[in-house]
Amino acid sequence: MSAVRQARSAEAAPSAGAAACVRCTECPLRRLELFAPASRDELELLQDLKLAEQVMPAGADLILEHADNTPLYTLLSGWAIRYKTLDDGRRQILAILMPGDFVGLQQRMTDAASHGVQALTEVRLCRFARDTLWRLHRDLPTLGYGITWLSANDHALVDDNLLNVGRRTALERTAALLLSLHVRALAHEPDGCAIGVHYPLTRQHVADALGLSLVHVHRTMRELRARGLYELRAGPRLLVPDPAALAHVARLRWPLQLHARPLI
Amino acid sequence: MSAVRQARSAEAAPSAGAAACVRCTECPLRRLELFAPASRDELELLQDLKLAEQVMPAGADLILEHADNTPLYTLLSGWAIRYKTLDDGRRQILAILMPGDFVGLQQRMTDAASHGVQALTEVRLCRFARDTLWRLHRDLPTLGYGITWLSANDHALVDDNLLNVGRRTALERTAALLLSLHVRALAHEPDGCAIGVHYPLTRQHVADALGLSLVHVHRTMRELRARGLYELRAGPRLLVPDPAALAHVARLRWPLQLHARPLI
DNA sequence: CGATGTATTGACCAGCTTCAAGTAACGTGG
DNA sequence: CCACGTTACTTGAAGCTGGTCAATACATCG
Repeated sequence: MSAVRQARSAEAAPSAGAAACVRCTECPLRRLELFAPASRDELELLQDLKLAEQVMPAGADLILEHADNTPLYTLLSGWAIRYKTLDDGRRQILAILMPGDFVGLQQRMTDAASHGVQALTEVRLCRFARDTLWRLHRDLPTLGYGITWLSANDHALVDDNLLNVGRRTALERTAALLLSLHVRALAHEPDGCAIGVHYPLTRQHVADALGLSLVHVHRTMRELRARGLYELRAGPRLLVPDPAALAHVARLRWPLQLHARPLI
Repeated sequence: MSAVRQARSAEAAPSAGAAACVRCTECPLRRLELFAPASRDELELLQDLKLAEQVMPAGADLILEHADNTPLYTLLSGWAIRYKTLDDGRRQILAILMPGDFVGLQQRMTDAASHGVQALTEVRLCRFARDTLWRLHRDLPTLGYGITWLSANDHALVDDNLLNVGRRTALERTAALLLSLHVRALAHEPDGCAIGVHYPLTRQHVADALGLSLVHVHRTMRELRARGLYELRAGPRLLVPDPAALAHVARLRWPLQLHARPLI
């Protein structure tokens, strides 16, 4: 009953509100193959550390660049971007975050956030206490190890991105980005192969992720579309009819493999 | 005595040999301010996990791209690069590794190494057992936390690099790289401000780190040198007379701050 | 002394950016 | 229901940053 009332209030004020708080054992994300099963101990500790669930609208700043005392979240639903900006406004998107991604890890280690995080869509977040990182390590080493795993995984994604931006042509970069989004989103949307996956990016986002200008992104995406390598459907949804072909253009090994990952 | 004999044999065959094995408590790196003090427990566990010390010559591959079962090292002395290549040979340097950096973290988490690591100079390495990462987390949470710290720190460096390559001009990028090398190396070479710091990179390395062509790196570095922003002395050593000026060209906040870090 | 790897420079060119302008889609308020 | 502002998308033209090609100089090393 109480849960129902909370859900109502979240509906009424979705802009910053606390939402219905799902128990970790019931977390719908855990049903996905993408996430490794968690032990009872782990679930109990996480439940204990979880402060609240929170909903924020598209465009909201989850973490402001250079802020300190930033919060610690797990993204439960929706997409977000991690980015850095130069003082004259040039922006580089470092990573595109999807459900299950841990937000705020990098900042905890230094005084001020070295990057900002912004919601691309409405997001649902699992909020954690400040000292969570340390308590995780201290109380349950498997979860501490999980944090390291997530950090390393994120690291590898940024590495890929750096190779993209530094050494691939505009066409290759764009193909690589679309393919990577397709593959990652597929883990959350089983029928994405047929009807396409959720695609909340603007051309400007793509440009900022790839280190290109908006205008050139348009030309490049037109070329890829003309070759039949992707389609944008209503929603908008991204459809990749032949991932292997896109991988070939991107000069990417195929298949890309995702590993079962901890959910924290 | 035995230590002396071991040292001799390392001198005789520096190409792959096991070197004199210094006790962790005596590790000269720990004397530097850069590294946070370690407890007796931590030192004992590390000593226990340390398999051997190893010396490899400049140019040696510490980790081969796409290899599996890669080793786990801490870099004790010398510099190395972490890189990825495209199948047609284009190479992107992801990070430049200096003493105290942990090598092989990212790979442990997946089957195959997602990147290669190559020695820039002769390197001395502290080699660890395969299961070290897990044992660290399990047996001493402070060290597990330290691993997470190192991973996050490395992550932040790659983020910086991505911003560089994606959004800065050639001149800004080059200035940012030189400044970052200067600052990081200074932590190991106290008199580097006066006589310059160790600089084992070729123009090709700089090009591969910045996503530029060799020729253009030359033009850019000539420009920076002409402006008196850096000098290359015999050694070769990199001298940065006015770091703040270099930071200004790079559009980088100054001063850059390094945080006391765990040494594992 | 040739062989190799690195540094250096010029000439030319192309991939990408910038500038400019117009269109389409959507929400808001009158 | 329409006028309007806003945001995203689209396209063309011109120009610059940075890449490619080619040649020379220089150093180190067996």
